[in-house]
This record gives sequence, C-alpha cells and structure tokens, in this order.
Amino acid sequence: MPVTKKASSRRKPKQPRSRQTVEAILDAVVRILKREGFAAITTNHIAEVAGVSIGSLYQYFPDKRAIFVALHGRHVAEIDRVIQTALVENASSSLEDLMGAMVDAFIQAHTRDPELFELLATEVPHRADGTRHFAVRFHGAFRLAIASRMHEVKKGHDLDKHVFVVTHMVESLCHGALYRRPAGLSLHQARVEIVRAVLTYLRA
Amino acid sequence: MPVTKKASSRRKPKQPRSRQTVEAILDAVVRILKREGFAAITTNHIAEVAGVSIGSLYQYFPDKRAIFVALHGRHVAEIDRVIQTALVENASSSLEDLMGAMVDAFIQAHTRDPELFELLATEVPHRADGTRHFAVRFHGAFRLAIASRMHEVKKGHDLDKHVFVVTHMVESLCHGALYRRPAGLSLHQARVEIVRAVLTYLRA
Amino acid sequence: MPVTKKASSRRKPKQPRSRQTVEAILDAVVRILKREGFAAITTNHIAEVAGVSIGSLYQYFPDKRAIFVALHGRHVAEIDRVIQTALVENASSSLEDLMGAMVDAFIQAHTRDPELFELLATEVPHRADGTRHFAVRFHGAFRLAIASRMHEVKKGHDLDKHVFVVTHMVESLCHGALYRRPAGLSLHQARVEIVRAVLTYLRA
Amino acid sequence: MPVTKKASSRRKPKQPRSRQTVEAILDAVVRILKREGFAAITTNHIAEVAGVSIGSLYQYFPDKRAIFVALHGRHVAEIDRVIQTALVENASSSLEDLMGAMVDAFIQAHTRDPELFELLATEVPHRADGTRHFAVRFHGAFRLAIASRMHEVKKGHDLDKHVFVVTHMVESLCHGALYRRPAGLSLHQARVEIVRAVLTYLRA
DNA sequence: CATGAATGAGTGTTCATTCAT
DNA sequence: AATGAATGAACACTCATTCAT
Repeated sequence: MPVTKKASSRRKPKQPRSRQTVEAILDAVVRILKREGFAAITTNHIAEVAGVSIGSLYQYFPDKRAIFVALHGRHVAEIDRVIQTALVENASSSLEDLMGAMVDAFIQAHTRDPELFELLATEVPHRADGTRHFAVRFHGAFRLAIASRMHEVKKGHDLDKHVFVVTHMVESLCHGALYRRPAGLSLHQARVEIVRAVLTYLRA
Repeated sequence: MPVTKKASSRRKPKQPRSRQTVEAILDAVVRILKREGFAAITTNHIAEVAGVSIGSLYQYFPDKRAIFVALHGRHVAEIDRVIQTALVENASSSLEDLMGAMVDAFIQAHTRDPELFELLATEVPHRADGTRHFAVRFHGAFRLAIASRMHEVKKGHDLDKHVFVVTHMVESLCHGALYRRPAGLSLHQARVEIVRAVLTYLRA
Repeated sequence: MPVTKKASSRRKPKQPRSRQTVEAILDAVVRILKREGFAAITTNHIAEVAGVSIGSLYQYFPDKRAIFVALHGRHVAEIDRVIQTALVENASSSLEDLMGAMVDAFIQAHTRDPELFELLATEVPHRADGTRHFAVRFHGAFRLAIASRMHEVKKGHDLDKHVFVVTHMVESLCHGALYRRPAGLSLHQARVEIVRAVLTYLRA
Repeated sequence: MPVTKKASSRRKPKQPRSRQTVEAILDAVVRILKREGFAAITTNHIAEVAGVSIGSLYQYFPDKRAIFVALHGRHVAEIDRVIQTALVENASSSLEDLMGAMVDAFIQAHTRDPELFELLATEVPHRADGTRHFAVRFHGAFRLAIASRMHEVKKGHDLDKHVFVVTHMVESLCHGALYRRPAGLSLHQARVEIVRAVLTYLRA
C-alpha cells in the first residue's frame, strides 16, 4: 500500500489553506462590522481586509449571504460547544449545580466578545429558520439535563413543558443580564437569581 | 452632482391627509415585506405600491431608514397600547388574574398578525437602542403590576429583581409560545404554564 | 440605503491601459460638451460615449467633479507646455521676439480647439482657486522672460509690477483677440498690436 | 377723460409689487450663493429664502435659467451705470483724469461686494453671448472717451484698435488688481500703474 | 393672483458578481 | 487556483416644474 507523498498531499491539498482563508474572511467581516458598521460590509471590502482577492472570496462562498450564514454558524457552534462541555462536565452534579453551570457557560460564552454577539443578533440578518434561536438549540441539552434529574423535580409534571420553559428562561434572562441589566443588579446577583428562578420553577 | 444638504425636517404628519399618506406608505412596506421579501423594499417600489409619488414619500420621510423606524414605532405603540389596557382593566384583579391578562394581551397583540411581527423582528433592521426590546418597554408596566400586589409576593424580596425576571420570562416565553412552541404544546397550555411559572417564581 | 464610505483613493492612471481609459473619458466629456451641451454631461452618458462601463469610470474618478478637474488640468497643462516651449526656444531672442513668441504660443494653443477652450472657460465649473487663471500661471514664465531682459526695459521700474501688468495684458488681449475681436481687426493685426502694446509699456 | 382710480390702479397693479418680489428673489439667490454655495441654489430654496411661494417664483420667472440671467443683468446694469456716470462726469476732463475715473469706477463698483462679483463670474453659468464680457460692454464707453480726446493720442492710429486694447487692459488689470494682486502691490499702486500703462499705450 | 403639495424623470453612485489573464 | 479590472443592474434621493385649491 505505498502512498507517495505527492498523492497524499494532493488528496486534500487545500484543506488547511482553505480553512485558513475562510477564517480570514469571517474575521474580516467581524472586524468591519465592529469598526465600520454593517453598512460597510461589502464583498470587495471583506476581501481587502481579509487580504485575499475578491476572486478568491468567491471561490469559497457562492455569494454574500453565504458569508453571513457561515458567520452565524461559527457563532452558534461556539455556544453549542460551551454548553455541551458544561453538560458533560456536570453529568453527575446536582440539578442546582448543573443549572448553575449551564447559566455560567452561556454567560461566559457571551462574555468572550459581547459586542460581537450583540451585533450578530441585531445587525446581521439571520434567516428566521428557528435553529438559530438559542432556546431551540438548547432544547436538547436541557432535555437531557432535566430528564436525568427527574427525581429532583416535583412529580406529575410534563418534561416537554419544563424544557420549553427552562430553555426560554435561561436564554432570555442570561441575555437580559448581559445586555439589559438594571442599574442595581450585578452580573453575579443576576446569575444567582436566574438559577434560583429556574430551580423554583422546576421544584414547584 | 449630488448636493449634501441639511436633512431638513420633513413635514410632520398631522393633517388627516398627511397621516393617511404616511399610513399608506407603512402599509405598502408591510405588503412588500410579506409578498416579496425584505430585499424588494426599495423606496420607489414602496411609493408605487402605496400609490404615492416617490417625491411625496420623501416629503414625509427624510430617508429610507426613517420608514423602518416609523414601522417599528407603529408596532411597538400597538403592543404598548394593548399592555396598558390590560394593566388598567385589571387594576383590582388578583396577581394571578393580572398576570394572566398581561400574557393574554401580549399573545393577542401578536396573534393579530404573527407573520408581520416575526418579519419585523428578524428581517427589518432595528437599531439596538434597547428601547425596542419589549422586556425593557414592559418594565414599567410590570413594576406597577407587581408593586401593587406585594402582599401576594413572598416577603423579603427585591422588587427590581422580580421585575427583571418577570418581564424577561413573559416576553421570552410568550414569544416562544407563539413562534417556537413544541409540537405537543397548545397555545392555551403554554399560556397556563407561563402564568404558573411566573406566579411560582413570585410566590417562592 | 446609501453608505457614506470614505472616498477611497481611486486607481492612479499609470499603466498605459489606465491612461487610455482616462483619456477616453475626458474625450467623451469634450464630445458631449460640444455636441449636446453642458447639461447633457451625466456620468452614465460619459461612460457610454467613452465606451467604458459606469463602474470603470468610477474606478478612475471618485466623483463627477473630479472629471471636470482633470479636464481643466489637461487643458492647463497643454497651455503650460506651449508657453514653456516658447520661453525656452527664445531664451536668447530679443525682448520683442520673445514677447511675440509668447503671444503666438498662447494664440496657437487656443487655435487648436477654440470652441473647446471657450466652453471650458464659460460652461464647465472651475473652482476659483486662482491657479486656474492663466495670468497667475504665466506669472513665472513672464517673470523669467522680463527679468533676463531688464536692459531692454526702462530703468527704475519694479519688476513685479511689470510682470503683473504684462501677464494680464497678454492673457486678456489674446483672449479678446481670439474670441471677441472687432470686425475690422484680423488676428494677425491683433497679434502685432498686442506685442506693440506690451513693448511700449515695458519701454516707457 | 375721467379716469377712475380703479382703472388707473389696475393698469399696472403689480408693477411695484412685482419689482419687489423679483428683487427679493434675486437677493435670495445671492444670499444662498454666498452662504451655501452654488449647489444649494434650488428653486424651492430660493422661494423659501425669498419668502415667497414656489408658485409665485414661477409667476415671475419662466424657469431657473431666467433667474440667473436676471441676476447677471442686474450686476451688469450696476457696472454700466457706474461707468456711464464716470464718463459723463468727466466729459471735459483730460484723458488722464478720465481714464483714472474709469478705472476707479470699475474698481469701486466691484469693491461694493467683491465676493459676489467673483462668485457671479466663476460659479454662476452665463451663456457665452459675449455681451456679458465687460470688455465688450465697455467698448462703447471707451470709444466715446478716446474719440473725444484724439488730440491727446499719438496721430496715425486706428481708433478701433485702441479701443480694443484699452478696454481689455482696463477690465483685465482691474480684475487682476482686485482679486489676484501680488503681495507687494497695494490697490492704490495698482490703480496708478494701470492708468499709467493705458496712457503710455495711447500716447506711444 | 398666490399657494405649496404633489409629481416623476432623471441623477450620481454603489457593489455583488464575472471572467480573461 | 488566484487575481482584480471590468461590469451594469439597481438604488436612494433630488429638484424643476405643475396645477388644483
């Protein structure tokens, strides 16, 4: 089974380069968005800032929309990753600790670059496919989380109902805590209150 | 040779004729948005669909952005009105009834034209001034609502914290119930669950 | 939704291809100006007549005004060139011969395309930066010319005063001779009279 | 021959009012031109600044061009008036005094509002009908002036040639003295030099 | 006559996309 | 693959002019 170097290097010759170029393009979009605003995002400008030719840009993205889709995808994947990690790492924690970890994970993911996440949510068009909405994305994670701790939850309740309420609560309250927190409320206090609210609901 | 002139203040829509024209323009935007999508919204097209000349359109709006602002404004005013009404009409109801009325009001306001409200939220750019976010707008109403029923709320709690949590819960859960409701959950069930969640939280 | 972007510096016409395009554009403006008048000069029409796309036009000129500036620049450069040549070629001629040569140069430069030059002066807006005024441009040339022949000029006179008077006389009288000459005065007679007037003044 | 007041007041009922409105309009153009530049001159803006309705404006001027024509006309008439006055008042002065008076008149006419005259010459389009050029307008005045003093002029010269040269000299040098005067030359010195140059030429 | 709301043809300019090199 | 000059459809917006009141 002799494999020449040439052949192997040809198999996916552009894989690393491609990824690099794609990342450069997405980073360029972010940079422009932050520094010059949404209206300044033109394909030519993106290519310029990314340091690639406009021709190359169109080699990796069929059109401008695709760039936005990829950008949102990257963002969503990032949050997903953080949430999954929190879920796995707290597989055997109590409901309270798990919920705390989930809230922390969400907040921390946004804390990395709050400006970008806000811009992404308000300025960059995202087709309303629902998948994008975090409450929907979290559904699975929270379902797992709650289902495995049904013994800590008041009997006689519908799991789906719980998941629905909890995911929306967490997403909305974390978002609110990050970007629309009232003056007298610290992020930490908000975090505590969110967890308390969720647990109260689940245990009622 | 374009001349950058001062964006002179356009006519304020006060006379009935003016108001009529403004409404026609906003309605045209809605019609185009629904039938042809956001990308089809051009000022000339708006004027055409509204049955006014492009010149008249610019007599009432300084630029295209202003049309979107006005459109959002109309939407927000509508929701505000419904919420205020619910608040006033239930001035002497119990906390439970009041919360139920508020949730109903919010849901009902959106039920009038769910498609439009979804499009408005996801497609039409709205400067992130926060005011637009309903959780912020409702703040006052819910503060009033909860403050006047403090006796029904568990002692020793911070009003601001309550208001923060409740407004976000109501807004997010109602939205979720309307647009992202899981298969097995009826709108009515959701409504009941939302109220229950809010009350549980307040009474805990 | 127009975006006010930085007027990024357009490509400088250096390669032969670029220079060719720029010339084509300026020639198109001239052609339109002569055939259809100033009002017919629109950027799209220029591009069409020049045989380039409107996009290309904007690759070479940031806006419409810049085209006029370049057009005036080309004109001015042409006159400058002719005047410099006359000055150099008559470095060792008498004052009379030199002045004659300068007047001839000016007249000849305009004779090439009198219609254009008249249109350029009366119809095409030229920011009043003074540099454009020929009396100012000629200042240097005439200063050199007169200073090197001070022995032919009546003693006790101020060089600057002389230069001021002579440049204006030459510019104005040549212009008058070309475009506003009275019926009974041939261009040749005018030429002789202009030189005579200048010399009389300098020798007085 | 009884003439009722009514009839007489009807004969030219709007003459004074008309003139007033026309003046208001022309003044408005001047005000805009100075304060906001040529590009800001729109018929609607003129009407607004003049304090008349756009409809009234079109009652007095068939189109925008006509306003510019009238404006130039007013300017030209003003200069004409000053020049005629100087000519008449110096009917029996010496050639030197008359020329001095003419130069003074021209300079003084411009001194009244130099900015406006410069703007009128460089920014406001004036159909190249030649009449507008002052050298042409002055032709008559200078012809009269020189003809009546032929005894002071060197014999054997062509009157037309003289008039041509002198009118251009005066116009161009006065203009130069007012707007493009070199640093070391006072307006008074320039005035003296212009007269000297003219007289030298005529007497040579 | 005066008014000024309404008109809409026409303008300068942008920018996503292509394709010859 | 990469390049970037060229393209041109499409857009937001202006403003001279009209005409019903």
